[in-house]
Amino acid sequence: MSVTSRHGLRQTFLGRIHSGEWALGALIPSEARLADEYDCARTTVNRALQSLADEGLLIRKRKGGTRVCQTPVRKAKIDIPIIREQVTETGAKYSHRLVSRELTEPNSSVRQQLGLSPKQKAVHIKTLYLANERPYAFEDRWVNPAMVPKIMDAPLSEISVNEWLVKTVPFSNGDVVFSAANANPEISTQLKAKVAAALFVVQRRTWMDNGFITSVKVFYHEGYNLKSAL
Amino acid sequence: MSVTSRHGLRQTFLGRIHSGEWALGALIPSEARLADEYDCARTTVNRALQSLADEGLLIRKRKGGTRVCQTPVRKAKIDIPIIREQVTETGAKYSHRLVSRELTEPNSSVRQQLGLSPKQKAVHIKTLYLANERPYAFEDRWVNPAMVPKIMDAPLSEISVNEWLVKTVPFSNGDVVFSAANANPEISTQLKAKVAAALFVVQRRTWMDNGFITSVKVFYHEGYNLKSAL
DNA sequence: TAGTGGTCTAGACCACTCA
DNA sequence: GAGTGGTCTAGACCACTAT
Repeated sequence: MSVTSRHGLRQTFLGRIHSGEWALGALIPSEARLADEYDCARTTVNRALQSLADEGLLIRKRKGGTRVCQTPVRKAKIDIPIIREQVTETGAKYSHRLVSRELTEPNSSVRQQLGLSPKQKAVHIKTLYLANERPYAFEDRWVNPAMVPKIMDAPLSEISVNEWLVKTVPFSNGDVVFSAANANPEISTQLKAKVAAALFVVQRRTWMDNGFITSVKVFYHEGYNLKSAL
Repeated sequence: MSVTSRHGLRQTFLGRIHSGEWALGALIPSEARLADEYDCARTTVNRALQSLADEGLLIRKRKGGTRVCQTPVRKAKIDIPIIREQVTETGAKYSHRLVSRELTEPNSSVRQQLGLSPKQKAVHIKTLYLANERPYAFEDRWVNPAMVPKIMDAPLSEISVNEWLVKTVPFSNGDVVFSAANANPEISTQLKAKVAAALFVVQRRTWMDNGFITSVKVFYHEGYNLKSAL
């Protein structure tokens, strides 16, 4: 890795921040100046600085210049967990069990999330995921049947809802919310967790241009945690 | 935003994925071909594709080409919460209360996290954060006094530990872990939460080249959640 | 209005990896 | 070996904004 490569410069700049040469909140030299100092193209300096800015270490403004961020470690990249991969990565055997699937009226909070009108029904699917036959996570999912009519006939005992949707729905947008919840009786039974145990919850919603597809809460086993990928 | 700009291309490519023209798992045209098709520089195509790859929508390999990722929404960017900002953003009044500060021997798990040897002492600091005088989060922090000797004299009633450290320690690396925990008696009292309530926990460790600085767990009030920043 | 970052271009060379 | 993405350069123009 050359010193004047993007990554090389990145490291160099990181060093100048760590050493305190570029103090917190201080203005650092302009791209042109740095390109001159390191004898490389401004584009290269730009990309190095941008990558640091993406991570929240620098704040950049046109004309205002580039400053070291007051509060380091502000952004984290999270790999959104895919249960099958998580389980098989640890060497455990993956499996899942379809707990229930029914067409019913969702409560108002789910209705809002899926953008349904009152009295409209949706498909409610519960799935238990296992690692080496031990409960790993419990999934509580609502699917909009208007968007995915075939869902009621999908062979969800053989393939998990998630994987079936990925194969069936060409593509979708999504968002994610992390939270904590006490296990309710059903979930604690399924996960073999203590009653009221604190569980880590990942909620995902996915949609396409013309409507919501699914809203899903995954309750992980006790002690589960999620590490930032850097 | 021009069609042949980086963001314009990004949108166009997203459209081709959404529409199913570029199916999940399928190989898409090479950068050179796309640059030709849209009559722009290959660099521009490259940056558009890279941004999609960064978000986990594409997988790229030299010689292997670029494929649509089988599992969309795989990565999320998280803004690591800064309590003062979180509170003031909602319009509430921010304050904090120093609960305790003592030099003591940490348990083995904390000792490992800070990289201390047995019987070495560390500073244990507990802080309660409030929004409009209502408990918002409880912080349980260990600081390595070898790295930050002045910590015992810091005016932590006036300035929160976190902000004091940011001002005092020039810069540091860090990592983050998210999890869930049941409130223990002390925490539930402080946060005025139900006993054993499920709390969202953010644990952070920060270090410099020559040693660990601090390890901190923040327990948020009941119902708190963390949304992905896209 | 001037200085800074944001971005595009055209060309080049390199690194990886598939066949 | 050949095709693909990864990256650097030198130059250019533009957009924003602090002063």
